Amino acid sequence: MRKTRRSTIVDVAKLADVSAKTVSRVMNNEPHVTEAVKTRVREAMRELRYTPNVAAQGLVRSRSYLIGLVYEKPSPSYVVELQKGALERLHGERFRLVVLPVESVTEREDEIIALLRSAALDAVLLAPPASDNAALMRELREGGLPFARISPTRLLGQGPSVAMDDVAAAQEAAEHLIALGHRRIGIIKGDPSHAAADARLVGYMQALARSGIPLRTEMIESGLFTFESGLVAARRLLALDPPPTAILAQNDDMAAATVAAARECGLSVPEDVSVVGFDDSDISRVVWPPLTTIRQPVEDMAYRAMDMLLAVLRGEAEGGDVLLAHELLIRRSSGPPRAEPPIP
Amino acid sequence: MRKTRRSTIVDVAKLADVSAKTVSRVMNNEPHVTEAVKTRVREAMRELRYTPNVAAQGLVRSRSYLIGLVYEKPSPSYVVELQKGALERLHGERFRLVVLPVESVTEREDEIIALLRSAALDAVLLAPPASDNAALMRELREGGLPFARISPTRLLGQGPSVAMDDVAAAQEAAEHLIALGHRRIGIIKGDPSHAAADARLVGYMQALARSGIPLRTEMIESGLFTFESGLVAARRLLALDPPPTAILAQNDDMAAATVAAARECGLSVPEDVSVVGFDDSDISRVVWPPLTTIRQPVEDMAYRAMDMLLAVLRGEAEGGDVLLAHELLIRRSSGPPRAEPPIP
DNA sequence: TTGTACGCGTTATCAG
DNA sequence: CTGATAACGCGTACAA
Repeated sequence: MRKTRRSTIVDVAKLADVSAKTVSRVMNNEPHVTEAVKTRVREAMRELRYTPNVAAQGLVRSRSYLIGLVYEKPSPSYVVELQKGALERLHGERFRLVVLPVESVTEREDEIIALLRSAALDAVLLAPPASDNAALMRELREGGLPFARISPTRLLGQGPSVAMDDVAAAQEAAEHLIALGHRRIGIIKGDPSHAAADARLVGYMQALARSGIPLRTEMIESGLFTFESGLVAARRLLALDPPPTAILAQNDDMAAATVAAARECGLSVPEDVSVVGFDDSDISRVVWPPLTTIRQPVEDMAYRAMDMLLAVLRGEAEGGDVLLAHELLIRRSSGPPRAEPPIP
Repeated sequence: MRKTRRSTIVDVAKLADVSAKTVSRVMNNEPHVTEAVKTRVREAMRELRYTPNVAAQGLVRSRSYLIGLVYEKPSPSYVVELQKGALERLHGERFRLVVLPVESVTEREDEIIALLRSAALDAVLLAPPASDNAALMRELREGGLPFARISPTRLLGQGPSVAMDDVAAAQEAAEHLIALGHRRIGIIKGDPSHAAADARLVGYMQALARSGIPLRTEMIESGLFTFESGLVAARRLLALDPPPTAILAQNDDMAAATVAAARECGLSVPEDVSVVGFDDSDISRVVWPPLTTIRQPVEDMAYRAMDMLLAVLRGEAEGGDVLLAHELLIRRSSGPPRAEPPIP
């Protein structure tokens, strides 16, 4: 079975009895073409089922029409939302999305640079923690590869980025618990290589400080944004004496794990221990009770970031740092603490 | 800030004092090059930080080194595993993965064809339900675009594919419930546009038939593989009088929804109602109780399918239809039914 | 308004 | 073993 050779711009030109250049003009909607010629060319294109050869176009325009999405093994729901937003913006555009999950950005920056170079991308979207990597950014800039960042926490003012205020959001979450009457509030940090983990810790600490609640280091546990890591951390917190009456997990996966850990200990949520998550990912609605959480508009963020990236590719002015609003969603995993046993 | 022009094969040739063709030979590991020349060229490449221009290579070789992954808004965990498997196999290869989620394969096949044509792909991986679309397959074959299919249920023997035995798996799941003593077993079907939904229903019916349990149509509800749709379907089943003592959901998202619905009704799982899922996705371990489910090796399937696709691209023989093993994972969401009230 | 000549960076052909 | 030359398909510069 031979593949029949794909028809080229020359074939179309012959059939329409014009020059190749004219066909090119019609394709790219350039001016100075008679309407009659246009329609003739269009018909020829249709008849030959002509599709421009992207490689050839790319060669002359030095464009690949490929945009890379760099991320690092985060939770499935995060990746999916990220891709959804990016693809949504790309709909109808000529650009295609190449997914580039990397093992560890910090470990081998040069390897990633090589990957990006060889991938012949027109631009890249950087998700955390790549979005905070100075070396990577420098290399990209040197290589002349435009990029936009999602949820950066540092090095702002260096090109387009979209983020939310992690500090304020975490503070809000903690204040919600404090307002309910909690005083012993544990926190489970996320992957330390993600700067958001620090930002969210800061928000937690600010909330405590504002209410004059002393910070206790044993109330701070570290996880990796995964369910498993959350399970381990939550068990540790619940084994304290006295245990916290509320736990703030830095993402929903770990919050779900906290609920599971509580159940293991025979504690019920929110009666014995309140749980608050972060992200409003699918999992927050799937577990029981549904999680009080901070909605992080990941899809919108990806959409906006891609939008800014396309603007850069069109040669428009570089966008700045956009901040998107978050929202505290109060569901059923948080409530007032049990009344303290009266002090005799 | 001017971007410095990327160095080309000619620059390398000049520096190494050889012809461009020789550089090309070294790059592609062609024979007939002196070791001395080789090393000289390699050094020049390193010095100039040379990376071949993929567009130019693609133009002459008529290859884009792009592989598309076509899928249709399935559950996040499924997509992620799919991508993971495909990317895992692509690691170290020159090919890149372009994600192509489509709205509805059946609705506008021609649009999808156009999409694939314009995307300039070397090959495509078809996930359900695209993997069962005859028109799409015909077009791809006519266009000379190689493809491999994941979980096809029809049109086998038409090129590489990887699947599992959905009928047998569903039968096994149902038999597990029957063995526990259940007789009133409800089922929640998946999206009707996915052929797996029918296959799994057939397995369920076969299990009932084997045990002489009459099939009741009111025990069959339809969902769309989403949590929300599962919630609606489960509520319906649980509102029956008498309600089923066990429910088989055709994926884990809907099984999780069934657990939630049971809790709404004040029923506990598995004491009042057993729940069995399908896929062994993350969600099956995150909900409480963890779900008894069928492990579907999605990641392996994608890996294998990609492997077969690469073989085709290398010009090797087309692979056939591979069947991967499934496995019933018994966890805590299934157990024996409550003893029937004694018939006086 | 339309066409011609040339170049983009790489590889295949064929000669040396 | 190595190199000159001609493609690959399209867009740019310049003519006509």
